[in-house]
Amino acid sequence: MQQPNEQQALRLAKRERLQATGTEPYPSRANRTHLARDVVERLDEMGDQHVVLAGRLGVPRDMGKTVFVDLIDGSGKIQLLCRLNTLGAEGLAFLKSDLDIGDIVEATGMPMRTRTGEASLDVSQLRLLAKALNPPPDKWHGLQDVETRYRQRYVDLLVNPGVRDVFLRRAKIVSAMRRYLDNRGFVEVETPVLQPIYGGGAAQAFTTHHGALDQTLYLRIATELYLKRLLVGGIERVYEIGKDFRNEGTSTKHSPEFTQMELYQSYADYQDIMALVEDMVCTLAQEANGSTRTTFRGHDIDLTSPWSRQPLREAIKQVTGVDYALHPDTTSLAAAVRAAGIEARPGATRAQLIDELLDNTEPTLIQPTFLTDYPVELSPFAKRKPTDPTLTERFEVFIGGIEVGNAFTELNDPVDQDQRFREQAADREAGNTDTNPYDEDFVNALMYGMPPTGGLGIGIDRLVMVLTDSPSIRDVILFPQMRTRTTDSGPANGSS
RNA sequence: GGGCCGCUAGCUCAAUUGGCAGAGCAACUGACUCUUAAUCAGUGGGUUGGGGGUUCGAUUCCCUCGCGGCUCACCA
Repeated sequence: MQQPNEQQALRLAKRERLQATGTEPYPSRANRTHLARDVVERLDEMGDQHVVLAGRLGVPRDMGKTVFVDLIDGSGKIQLLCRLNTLGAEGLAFLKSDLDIGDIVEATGMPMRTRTGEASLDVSQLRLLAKALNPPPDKWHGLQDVETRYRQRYVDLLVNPGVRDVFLRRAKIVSAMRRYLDNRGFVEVETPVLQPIYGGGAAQAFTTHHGALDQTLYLRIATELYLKRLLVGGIERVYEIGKDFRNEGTSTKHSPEFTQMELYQSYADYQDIMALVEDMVCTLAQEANGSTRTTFRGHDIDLTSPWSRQPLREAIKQVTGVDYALHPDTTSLAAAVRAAGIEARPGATRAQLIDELLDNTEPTLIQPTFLTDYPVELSPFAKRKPTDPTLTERFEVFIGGIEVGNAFTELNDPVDQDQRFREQAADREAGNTDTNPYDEDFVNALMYGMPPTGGLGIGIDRLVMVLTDSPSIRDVILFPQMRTRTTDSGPANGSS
């Protein structure tokens, strides 16, 4: 504890006074019999029975010999009516002089209605359950400071009701997703977070070290390669919900650790997966929000299937005016991109240029949209289209102008996979650090035969953003990653 | 990493051209037995993110460091 401020010192003094007079400020047991909401809703059928409630004290309205104060618990809140006649002089004095806003208490009393008709508890006994030493923030402005909201989420949850709702809905979305997949025969598994070779995406990994093994390990950037090994092993439908880690910049859409659901369905292709995504997201929205319509960043979004399906090429052409298929060579494409008023870095590859075009297209994809048929150079793990080997059987799904999922018919030819790893290795030699290292064991697994498979990755955080109308990914992550605060950074002019 | 913006009492926010750092809530003292943003009277509370500079004088101007937000870049 730092040097206590004025308000903390006052509360500490109360705590000590209570202890000195034999009142334990942090007793072990509570005797709660009812939730606040139950009493409020069923007041008229409860009759004359004493109930015991427990929760946090709100702002008191002190009338002298009567004090009104809200009691807030996990179910809602109820007004406590604390009057001299019922509570007694000692109890009332205890409330006024020893209890503070934010204290956690137990209130025993008779449910009743005040003259204004408000459901209340006529309190006959008050007991302290936990003394709060910090006062809660402003009673009606709540906590606004974004940095404190993220760093001290417990305070944010305490005083900003919408925040709790977002995380409750997040929990509903995830549990509904599990139920949805379990019901369809998918098996949930857990694969390693610490990996000797990371793969399954183009991203920078976090590096760590195992002491006993004296070995470098990486935090996974995807679950893909382990899940596909399970398909080889005969688990035909498999999924994992878990954290992936990418050592890259943050933004309102990017967090260094984020939650992804990856699933793989044997004997299915990307068309089957598309149907699954539509249906699953509708189900999740229905269960979490009670509706398949939602609002995100001021846009009304209708999640009802079927969703729009459009080849990547068409979508990009429509928005940017550039038809990349007409520019098979990098120079000509770069010129076309620049002509469309979009920045094209010198030395950018064709894949990067198309990516740049997609970045400009993405914000326009408000209603749920599948973009399909990605060029093979953008999709190292996807199977080629039989009708056009320059394209892959792949789609990405966009809702509210952000990408929430990526799927394809999985590459299961070990020779082709070997080839693509070798190309990436060559790329790596050339200095591109975002490529996947060669995973010999994975190729070995494919050599035993992996069924034709449709695979999917859903960014849970982003999906929750859309379904809860949260503008930033940090708003759907309970404890977003923040730079550690050094309490004493020393003289600033002395350091580098 | 670049650009822009921000950091003032426990919380939410003010402060004129560079001229005594303020309000509401919270806190403290008192009054009030049906209030619900209770009301009324009074009181205390500040290293203005840290450090340095310019100046008679800095919340304000300059430099620097820290933290955050947005954005661009990187990246799914």
